[in-house]
Amino acid sequence: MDDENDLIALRRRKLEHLQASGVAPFGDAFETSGTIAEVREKFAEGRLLRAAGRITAHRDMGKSHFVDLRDATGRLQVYIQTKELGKDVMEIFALLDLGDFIGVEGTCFVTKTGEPTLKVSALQVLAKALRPLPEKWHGLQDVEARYRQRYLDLLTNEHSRAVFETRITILREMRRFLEERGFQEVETPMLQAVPGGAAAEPFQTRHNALGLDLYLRIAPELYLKRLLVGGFTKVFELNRNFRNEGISRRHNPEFTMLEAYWAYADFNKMADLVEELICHLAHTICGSLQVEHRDAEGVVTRTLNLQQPWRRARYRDVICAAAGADWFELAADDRRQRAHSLGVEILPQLVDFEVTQHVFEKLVEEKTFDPLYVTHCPKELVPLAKQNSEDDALVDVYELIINGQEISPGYSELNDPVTQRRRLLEQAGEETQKVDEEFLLALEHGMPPAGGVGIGVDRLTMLLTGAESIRDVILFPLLRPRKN
RNA sequence: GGGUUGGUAGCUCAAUGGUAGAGCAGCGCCCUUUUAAGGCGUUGGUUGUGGGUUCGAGUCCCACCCAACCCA
Repeated sequence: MDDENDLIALRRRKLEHLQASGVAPFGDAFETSGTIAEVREKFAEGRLLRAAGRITAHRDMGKSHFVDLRDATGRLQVYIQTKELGKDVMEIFALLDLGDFIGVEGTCFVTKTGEPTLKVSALQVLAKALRPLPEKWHGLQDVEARYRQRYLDLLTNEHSRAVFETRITILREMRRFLEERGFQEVETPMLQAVPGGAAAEPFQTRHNALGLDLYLRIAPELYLKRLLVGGFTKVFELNRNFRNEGISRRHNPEFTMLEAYWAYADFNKMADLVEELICHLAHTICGSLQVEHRDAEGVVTRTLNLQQPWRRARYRDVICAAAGADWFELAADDRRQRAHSLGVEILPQLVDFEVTQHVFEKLVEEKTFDPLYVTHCPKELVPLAKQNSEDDALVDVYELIINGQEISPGYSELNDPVTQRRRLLEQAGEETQKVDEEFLLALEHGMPPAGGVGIGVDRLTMLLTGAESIRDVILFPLLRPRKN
């Protein structure tokens, strides 16, 4: 960016003046008494403390000044007095702007309005900002700028920072929760020769030295199962998947997924685990199992009730409740017609089970806000899951829906290599998975029965923070590059 | 990919087709306990880009760019 205006030009001149005065405008390390929050905790009248941060406000009283210093942990007022600092330092101070980083040493005192303040006795310039920050009161409102220049959003919008701190907490608590239960975190390839474990369009890339076409993974599933073959009994991976699909309020091409596998367990056990995990997160983050979503004015727009036990219902039953008890008795063409009359648009290329699945997405998923485990789905939907022992048209899986979105699938994993091969080859419809021969080879060496889950971390963060868009829970969502 | 809405000063926002404005920030002056400090004064614009209509376009028309929302 080469746009230059008066504000920037002036700051550049101040920078040169600092250099001319022998001050390094981009200073070295500065010993502090801690973060600003920690300095506030150590605050005691008369005590000498050191703090560093960005100047975010300046109240000029003539011979004295009040300056707000900020970091991610809070705000601290410091008091700058000509009498205390002398003319030379005040000349340096005059070259500072909002947005600059400084470090100060000062004595704690409380102003007559009750504000804990450091009376500055020494001041060091740590970094000059050449561009002004967004306005203090409204913050950065422009949605596009908030995504492209997230640092400004984080700096000026308290709520945005809080959302990302919640995300950090979610990741940390997920790891802690699983590790406490004996799960081990592993890392499996993101560059894969056969993109498996899900039905999605991959991103393609190339390894030059091997002359090899590779894909960014769409799921880690097939590698995690290889670890079950290799003797691990409880593993999880918490990292990025990549899917080359459109961008929407609920989709970003790279997104974060937790996958966990538990040998000798099944989908029911996994559902219990996920239920416990999400309730733990809600407790930790919201302090309650009633999760409130609010609009910009703070008015509650929705309350999710995560009170246990969560409802569990069969796929067949929720479809019948939404689309008519006779849904599965209809002829395939009549099902299409019924879907239309229920306001669900069906593209002609969809095969029969996809028609039902589409109705499920529109009439069940998008309308379900409190947690619902939908179980016993048709086997076509989930080629990597084990068939039900009483009805082999169904698979032993759940699909967890909260907040109108799929949050987590869980399976009893298919460990029969012969059936697995057949199921992968039998796939029909729009979305199909690739056949990974190396995975099938691993299965032939024996994989214990196991339960597996995935949890969409971005969507989970949305539901726990009330974010309306996935872009509000991803620090740097994918945008088209800006042209000059 | 289609539809709708939007893009104006560093930021937040105004402006019937008729001189592009305010608040904050900035700059200058005053003020030694302020906190959205205050008072007086003041600078700042290729109105997303490119065409067109018009005596005259931020405003109307066309194309394009970027974004948000909805749909596929």
